[in-house]
Amino acid sequence: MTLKNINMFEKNFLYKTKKGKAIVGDSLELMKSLPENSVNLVITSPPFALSRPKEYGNKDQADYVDWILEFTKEVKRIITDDGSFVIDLGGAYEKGTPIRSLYNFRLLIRMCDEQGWKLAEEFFWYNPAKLPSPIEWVNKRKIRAKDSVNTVWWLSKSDFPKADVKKVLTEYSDRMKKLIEDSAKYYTPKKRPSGHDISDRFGNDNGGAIPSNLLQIPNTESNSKYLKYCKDLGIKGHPARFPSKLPEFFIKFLTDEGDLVLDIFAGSNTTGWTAQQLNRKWLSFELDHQYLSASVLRFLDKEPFEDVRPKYEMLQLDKNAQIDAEGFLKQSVLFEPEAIYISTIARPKRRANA
DNA sequence: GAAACGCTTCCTACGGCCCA
DNA sequence: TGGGCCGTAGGAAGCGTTTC
Repeated sequence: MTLKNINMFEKNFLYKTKKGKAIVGDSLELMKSLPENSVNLVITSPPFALSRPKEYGNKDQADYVDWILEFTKEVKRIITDDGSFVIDLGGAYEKGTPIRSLYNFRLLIRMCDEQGWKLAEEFFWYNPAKLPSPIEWVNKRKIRAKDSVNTVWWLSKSDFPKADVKKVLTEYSDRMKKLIEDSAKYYTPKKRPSGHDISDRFGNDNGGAIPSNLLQIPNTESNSKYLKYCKDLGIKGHPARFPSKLPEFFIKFLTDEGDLVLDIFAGSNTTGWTAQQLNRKWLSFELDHQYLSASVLRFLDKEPFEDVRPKYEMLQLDKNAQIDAEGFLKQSVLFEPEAIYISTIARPKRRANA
C-alpha cells in the first residue's frame, strides 16, 4: 500500500530515491492526494510561532494555532489507525514581555479536544549546545534562564499506536553495568520505603536501558556533509535544521522497516534522509523549492565534482526539473554527469502565504 | 516655501556556550 | 574551529502633514 502512495507522486517530484520522493508544494494540498490510513508516521518540525520573523517564513503567534490546525486535521486523516504523529515545537515569548507563549500547549489541547487526537506521550528535546537566548531577556537583562528545550508531542489516533521501546534502548549507566555484573553486591531485592517492591529481576540484562522522554541531542553539525556540500557549491542551506538523531529515535521507535514516513515541513529533508538510512519508505513535502533542491546533497556520499554543478544549478533554477537522487549520486561519483535524469513535467503551484 | 513635526519602517547593537 | 540564535530598543531614513 505504501509503495503505491509513493508512486502517486510520479509526475511531480523534485528528486527521488528507491525508497522515497521529495516534492515541492503546499503540504495541505499534497496530503489531500494521499488516501486515508496510508502513512505510518508523520514527523515534522513546523515553522515556530516566533516573535521575530525568520527567513523560512514563520507565522504570527495570533494566527499560528489556527493555521497549523488545518494541517493536523489532514494528518489525522492520512495516518494509519495504529500510526503516530510527532511534532517538534520550540518555545517562544509573548511579544514585548518576558512571559512565555502558551502556543505549543494550546495547540496540543486543541488537537486533542477539537480533532480527537490522543497524547501518547510528551517528549522534551534538550539541546545542551543551544546558545543562550533570547538575547533580550537572557543575555542582556539576565532575568531568564536560557531556553534549551523543545516540546515534542507524540500523538496518535488510537490508544495503542504501534511502538516498541526495545528498538531504542540506550546504553546502561556505569552503575547499572556493575549491578548487572554482580547484582548481589550492589543491591538487595526488597520492598522500598516508597512502597515499590523491587525484585531480583532488577539485575536482568535487557540489552540496554529504557530511554526517558527527555531526549538529550546536541544540535551541532558544523562538520556535516550537508553544510559542507552547500558551502562547496555556494548554496544556501536551510537555516533551521533538526539533528537526524531526533527523527531517528521516533522512526525506530514507532515504525518497522518498509513503513512509510512523511515530513510535511521537510526543509532540508533530514527526515527523508534518516528514513532512507533506516530502510523505511519516505515522502517529504516542502514549499520552498530552493531548500528542497539543496537537500538532495544529503544523498551524496562523495564530494560533488565541479562537473555536477551546472546540472545541480539547473535543478535549483528550473522549477520544472526532476532528478533521480541515486542516479545523481552514482554519476557524481563516476564523473559522468550525462546520466543525470532531468525531465520537464509540471508540478503544483505554490501557495503564497505558507 | 522651508522648516518642524510625527509617524512608520528598516537596520543594527546588544550578548554568549557547547559540541563534533 | 565552525556553527547555531525562535527578541527588543533605539537611531536612521523616508515620507506626508502641519506650522510659521
